Amino acid sequence: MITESRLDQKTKTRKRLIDMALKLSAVKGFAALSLREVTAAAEITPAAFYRHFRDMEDLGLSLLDEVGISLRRMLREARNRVRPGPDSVDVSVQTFLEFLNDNGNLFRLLLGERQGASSAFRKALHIEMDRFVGELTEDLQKNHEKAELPLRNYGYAAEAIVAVVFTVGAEALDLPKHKQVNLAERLTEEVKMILRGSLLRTEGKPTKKRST
Amino acid sequence: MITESRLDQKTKTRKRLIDMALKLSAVKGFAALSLREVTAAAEITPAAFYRHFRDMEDLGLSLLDEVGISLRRMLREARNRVRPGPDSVDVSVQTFLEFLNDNGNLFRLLLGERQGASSAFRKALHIEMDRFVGELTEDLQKNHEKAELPLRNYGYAAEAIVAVVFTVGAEALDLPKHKQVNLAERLTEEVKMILRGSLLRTEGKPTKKRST
DNA sequence: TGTTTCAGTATACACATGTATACTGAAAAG
DNA sequence: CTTTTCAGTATACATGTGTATACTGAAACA
Repeated sequence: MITESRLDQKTKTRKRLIDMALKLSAVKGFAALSLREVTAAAEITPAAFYRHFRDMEDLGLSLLDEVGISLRRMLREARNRVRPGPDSVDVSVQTFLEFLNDNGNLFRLLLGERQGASSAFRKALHIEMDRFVGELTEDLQKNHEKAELPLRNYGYAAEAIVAVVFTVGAEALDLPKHKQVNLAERLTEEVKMILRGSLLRTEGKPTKKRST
Repeated sequence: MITESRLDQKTKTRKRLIDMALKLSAVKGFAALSLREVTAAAEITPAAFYRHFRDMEDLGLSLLDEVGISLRRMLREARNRVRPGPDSVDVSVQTFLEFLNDNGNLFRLLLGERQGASSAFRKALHIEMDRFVGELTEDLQKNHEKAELPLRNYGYAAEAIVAVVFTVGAEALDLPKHKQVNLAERLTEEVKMILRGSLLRTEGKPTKKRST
């Protein structure tokens, strides 16, 4: 009853398409990637492309799914590794950089297509990022609940951290691995700085406007 | 003796090319932009393109120059407007968002081509961003010199702030103006948070661990 | 004035693109 | 063993692409 071999082959080809698209888009950007290039790299005929995706945008969205899955895997891994404590930031940053090196192309896609892509694309991307921020917010809250800060603080901190992490990540992608050490330190410092800032109560500056 | 009219015309066409490229690249990304599209939008023949640029990459670099010039203009303006004080962040953020709305396309280019473009492109982009961070670092230093922090702190803070500002900026671009109010507040809070964090002395030894 | 310069045009070409159509051949189903 | 299904092929076509070549006509110049 095990019906596999054929569907299996298709899945494999699909994966090849996705992998190649990822690889190629890292070089020249997904937007500037043609259907024929992808099929050529995956070693199938252009027309066969349509057995798997409606068009390039469809492929792109599948690519984003891949990104999401990988990101969540990374998060889970990081959560397992990192126990709350003085070194949590160091460990997290290290985990992140490892992920970055293993999944450079996924990451490039995430950063590169934030602008420029279709709106469906951007939307999917935002959802992915928001989920990321959300989970980080939760973690921060759990690790610092004794501080009893207003909820928003954790959210702000999470957003700022994600912004910094991704920005530095983009830079790291252009660097050989041995030159990333500085970045790691810088990133760690900046994250700690943000955390420090978030854990401070805002001094009473009750202006007429809302200002925390 | 005033020899203008001809050179003038050329300059005008060049500007039209640049403007159109900027406009179109906002929609579909610069990488996915063809020479013919640009010339069509600028209402000249494809071949005439070569009177102005060697190729699309050349145009792209000129575009980046535009971005740099505008960014620096914004910075100068912000400097004039903002006097050190409790509200400096609010004013800066507001200035930034105004700039964002006036120069959405420049900004899109800056964000969109961070990945994906040619390496010459990325390099030019990094230089532009670094200059931005550099000037912000200086400003921070000047405004907080009494704090007498290690120099690095200002750099870190500047980098983190730029990362956050640009990330939020990217989001703001997708929003109608009246929905940007929340973002403005969020951005202000996050920047203040970073500043607070940076102005704290790191406890203990500077080299080894031991922090939050 | 006549001559030169040169931004922009007209045309053409070889090539890449997305997609439609009919096909093949092997695995799956009966 | 025969039939059906369907991933992938072969071929074709209209359209878009970058670029080369010869040109035009008006401004610049002398």
